[in-house]
Amino acid sequence: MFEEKVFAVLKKAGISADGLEVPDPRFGDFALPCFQYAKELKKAPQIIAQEFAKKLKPNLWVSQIIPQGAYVNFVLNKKKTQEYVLALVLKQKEKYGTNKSGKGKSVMIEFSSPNTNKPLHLGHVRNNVLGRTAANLWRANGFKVIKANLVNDRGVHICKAMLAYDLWNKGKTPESVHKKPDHFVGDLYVQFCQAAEKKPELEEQAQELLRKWEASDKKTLVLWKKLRKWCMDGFRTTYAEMGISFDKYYYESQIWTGGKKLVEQGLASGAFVKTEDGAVKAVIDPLPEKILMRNDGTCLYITQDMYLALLRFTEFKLDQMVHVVASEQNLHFQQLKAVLKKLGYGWADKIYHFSYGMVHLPEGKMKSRTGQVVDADDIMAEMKQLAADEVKKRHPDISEKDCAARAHAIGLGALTFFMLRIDPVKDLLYDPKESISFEGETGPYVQYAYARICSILEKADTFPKKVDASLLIHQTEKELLSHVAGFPVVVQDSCVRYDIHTLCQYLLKVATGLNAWYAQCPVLTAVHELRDARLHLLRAVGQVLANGLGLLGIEAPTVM
RNA sequence: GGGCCUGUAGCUCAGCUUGGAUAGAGCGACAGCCUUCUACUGAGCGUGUGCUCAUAAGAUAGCUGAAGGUCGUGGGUUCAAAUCCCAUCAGGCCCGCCA
Repeated sequence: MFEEKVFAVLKKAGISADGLEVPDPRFGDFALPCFQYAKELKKAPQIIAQEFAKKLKPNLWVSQIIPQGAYVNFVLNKKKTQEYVLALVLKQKEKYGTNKSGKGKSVMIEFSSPNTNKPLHLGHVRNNVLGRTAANLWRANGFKVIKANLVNDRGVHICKAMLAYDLWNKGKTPESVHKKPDHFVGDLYVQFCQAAEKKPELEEQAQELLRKWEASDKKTLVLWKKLRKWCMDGFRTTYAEMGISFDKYYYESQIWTGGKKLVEQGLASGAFVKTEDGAVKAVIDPLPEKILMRNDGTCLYITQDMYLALLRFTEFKLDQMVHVVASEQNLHFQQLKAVLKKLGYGWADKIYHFSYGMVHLPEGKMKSRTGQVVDADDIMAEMKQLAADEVKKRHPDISEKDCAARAHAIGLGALTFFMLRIDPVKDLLYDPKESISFEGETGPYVQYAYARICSILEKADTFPKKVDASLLIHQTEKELLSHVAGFPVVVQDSCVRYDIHTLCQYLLKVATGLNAWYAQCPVLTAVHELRDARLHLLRAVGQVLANGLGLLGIEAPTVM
């Protein structure tokens, strides 16, 4: 926010610099390392720093310029900057932190992408929260965002659940067995897999059913639609619980044959070649070559993705297409981009695979097939229960309704924050107990900081219009203010670099800063002007926490 | 066999893109603090279930302090390497006419 002020000072003295560092606050607000000039000027960086410091003139914004070793440190005018930041936050409110850099551009974020043969699991939770936050961040940076969900509703795995229904569960419905509908279908799938281990011929039957589906066999389609609806109904409930929504749904059943023309086109132009046995492949050195169409002329997963990409880029004129998909598909997306480029589509470069690692539990790995997955609905219920226990411990007389609302905010907040706070590229160890803790680097810790602020503001009763920000001279409140000032940069960086976890780290820093300040600087009992200034600071910090949590898709309860 | 990713304190993680001032957090364990907002107890007021004051001991959703490190290992580049390059070890993922 204030970097330009320092640049202005440098420019006036005729010193060119590419960038400044943000040093330890003890040294100053910005630092210019002088190593870079040593070669050119043929002097030791320490001496250069001394000379620079003499040449540079402080101004209204930059109050001190101090050489220190090989660095020139700049100290900003606290009164000026603090006043500016406070006023800005209180004026922009929920818009504070956003910018318009993406104005007129649009981006599609595809995430979640469930299969209609089983409920969402823990991995989907990570996917969902990453996708949602990515969408929020792009929007905060001024982009038009389209949240898309690609539903995988066709394929042999779907037929397996259908077969299990037909063979052993005819006539049953989710209602009749009191199950959430997607769980009902998931159980069918597990039942099939277990049976197929003993009777391998079942696999062949599933293939046969898939052929019937592909031939649009009436009875098969009726069954398929029934199971598909159950799954989608179940997903809707889960999404509602998580607070996830989409602007656009794509169904594989509707697009899976669409890529055929693209393959033929590429074959004609020489981009693709035929294999000996009549299939079509793309040679995309240095990546492994990729088969695009079977020798019977049917399409594959990648063919469908090619078609879908074309569909999207023509319909929406996208400036960026983000796929939130697990890291196991890294190669697939590399190949997809390479193949599209081979077809001459320049926009292939705008496809970004937002890859993320697996989620483990302390107890060990989760593996599907046997049904040993951690279910999304179950984990959310567990988190809410843990949160409810904590709430009741502290407010024994709370009403069930209030308790449920708080438990939802805290439990889901804990889950979400824990998943977002780690670099997406890394595998993640999810520990429910640790995540719900009010201490440490957790969602509840941040939420709690916000609740404390609300409590104080509530008690303050009045809110002053004008304040003297220069009264905020305590070390902790100066640091807090500089955190507040840093929010817009964090919003920008975590978006362009897909570093959602840096936003989490930032919010933790703000919450910690708030608590440290809170312990040392009383607000309500401070004398008039100081109290007023601190109330403003409090509201500004609260705004930043609320905005930040909002980006993460986490509720900011006013009481906990 | 080949490709991609990860390896930083007992545990969970930042920092690596763009090399720079003593390698940062959190949990845990250790030692303290309690101030106004969190919690306990008491007194007074109120009776719009809250407010004010005080609090020995103890607690903690808060705070402070100290402890804890061959940055997987070995080499190289550089004035300077957790960061860049090479090799190597360990773990994960991928390499299908599956999705």
